[in-house]
Amino acid sequence: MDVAYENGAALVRTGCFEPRHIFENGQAFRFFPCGANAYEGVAHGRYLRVEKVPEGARLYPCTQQDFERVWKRYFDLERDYAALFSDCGDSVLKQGMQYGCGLRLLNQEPFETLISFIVSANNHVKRIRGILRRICALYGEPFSFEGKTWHRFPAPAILAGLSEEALGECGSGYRAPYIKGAARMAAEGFSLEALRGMGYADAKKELQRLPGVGPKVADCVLLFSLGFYDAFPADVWVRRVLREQYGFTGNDRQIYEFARKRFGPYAGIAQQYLFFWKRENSKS
DNA sequence: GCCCAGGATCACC
DNA sequence: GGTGATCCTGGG
Repeated sequence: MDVAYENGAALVRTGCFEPRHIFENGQAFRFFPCGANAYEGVAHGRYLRVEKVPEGARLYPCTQQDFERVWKRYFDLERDYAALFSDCGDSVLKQGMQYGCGLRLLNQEPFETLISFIVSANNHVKRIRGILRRICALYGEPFSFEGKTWHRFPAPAILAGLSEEALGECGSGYRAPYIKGAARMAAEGFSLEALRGMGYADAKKELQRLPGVGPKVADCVLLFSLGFYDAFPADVWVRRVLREQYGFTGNDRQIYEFARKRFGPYAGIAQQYLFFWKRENSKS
């Protein structure tokens, strides 16, 4: 991976970068298409436009300092995805990796990820996007970039201070008290960052102390924001893949064990590619 | 108008 | 320890 800077943008030379695969696979909900092969949105408190170009990816605006401090890690650009499972001998996974080529796992802000996946419970991507958009538009700090107004994700204390009615009006439904409760715990000292130093099992157990956080949501937060690449979020789609492609019929508790044994320490990355493949091939 | 998809929680065994 | 009813709402 090598990077050139021009006209306020970073040009990242990489063969593995497909904006649609990155932003349409249910890991992030606040980036939207803007033209061919491009997405724009707010992450880590800044606006970013991401475009696929012949050399790889173009990030704008992005100085060398922005890249080194924020976006390199956000897009997990130092990892060679093509090499991850190249000698695993699993034809299903290999096919999935090929199909989803260019999908990268984002390193998102832990609190935004936590709230996003509490909202995701028993919910669909389209509605999740709408709920988060309204929450940010109403309660996130606004800033302007090139004449347009954008919103940062609200801080824990802001969401903790809202009424359940106010959160309900954003469309969160019965999840409103979960959002408020989890935000309050985060505001009052529950440290998501501190989970980085724990083992997977302890970190997951700790996360599940938060209201609205069960096994699936905990795995999503660990995988999408805290660098636990062995976390294996077991949603209905991945369960379908495991059943149909691997003949796995175990219960929820056995899924993680199966995934870890089958896919290794990067099981979570395998999960994303299998999920993407299954979703894309189930659209009617 | 009806029914479905989608995880966490709670009551219950 | 596991099972099943319930929660909300956009979209078919």
